[in-house]
Amino acid sequence: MRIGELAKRTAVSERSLRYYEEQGLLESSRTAGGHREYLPSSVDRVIRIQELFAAGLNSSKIADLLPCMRDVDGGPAAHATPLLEQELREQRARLDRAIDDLNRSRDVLDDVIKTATGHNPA
Amino acid sequence: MRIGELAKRTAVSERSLRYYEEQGLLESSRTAGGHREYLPSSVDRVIRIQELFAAGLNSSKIADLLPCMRDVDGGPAAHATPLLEQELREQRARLDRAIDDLNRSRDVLDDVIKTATGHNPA
DNA sequence: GTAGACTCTGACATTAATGTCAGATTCAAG
DNA sequence: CTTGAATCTGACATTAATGTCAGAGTCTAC
Repeated sequence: MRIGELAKRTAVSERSLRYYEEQGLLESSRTAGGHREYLPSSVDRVIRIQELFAAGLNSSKIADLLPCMRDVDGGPAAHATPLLEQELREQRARLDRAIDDLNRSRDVLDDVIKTATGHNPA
Repeated sequence: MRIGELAKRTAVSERSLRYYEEQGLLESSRTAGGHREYLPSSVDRVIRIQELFAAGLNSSKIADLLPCMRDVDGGPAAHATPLLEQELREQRARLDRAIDDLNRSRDVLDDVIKTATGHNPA
């Protein structure tokens, strides 16, 4: 498929798709005239990339990480370097801290609602 | 305390503290001469803000979330305004959504760690 | 072939969070 | 007071990801 369709299917702008390619996150072949051509598996790949961005990784870490993922491209999954692994764990720890904090707030808020209304905060 | 001390205690730059204030995330009073003066509770507040930034939230989302959390951190408005039950439920829903998003990202990261490192992300 | 839709590259703009710097002002200790 | 440390505002810089636009080239359906 061409870039327009990939953009539509992933809800990611063409600009960003080109940027991902520039950053080594996404591959494409080219038509004789120079237009990008994507495999169907690119849809999943792009969605994966978006998820990792959303999880707080930057493109350089994602680039390091992608070769370690057994994607639909079937290639042998490489192994993360210790440094990358550590960075991933750190990011996960950051998420955990925020989640814990928000959960605590939620519990307190639940109590407030229970106390203030007398019934279940369903 | 003044901004220098708050910066030291939270390991957040003075520049960022002023920015947080500009974004409505942090309050301060002023001395006669215009210098910022912070309550001791600002330390926790700033640490919480940093936590949320580190988890990938932006200042506008944090601004949405903080009012849901000030009940917990004992901020100035904690008991001042008894909120409507509906407002409380809305705040809880906001927290829930944020927690869900972060949990999703955490799961993605967990999955990635498992795949890329081969062993348990403990 | 030709028209209209699509894509290309390259450049410049933008947003968010933060860094840095300059010149002016305030604070606190002697 | 004076002085050195701290702070103020405001401006400009930076990085990452993305937006936008222009001019040129490509693709495809007729």
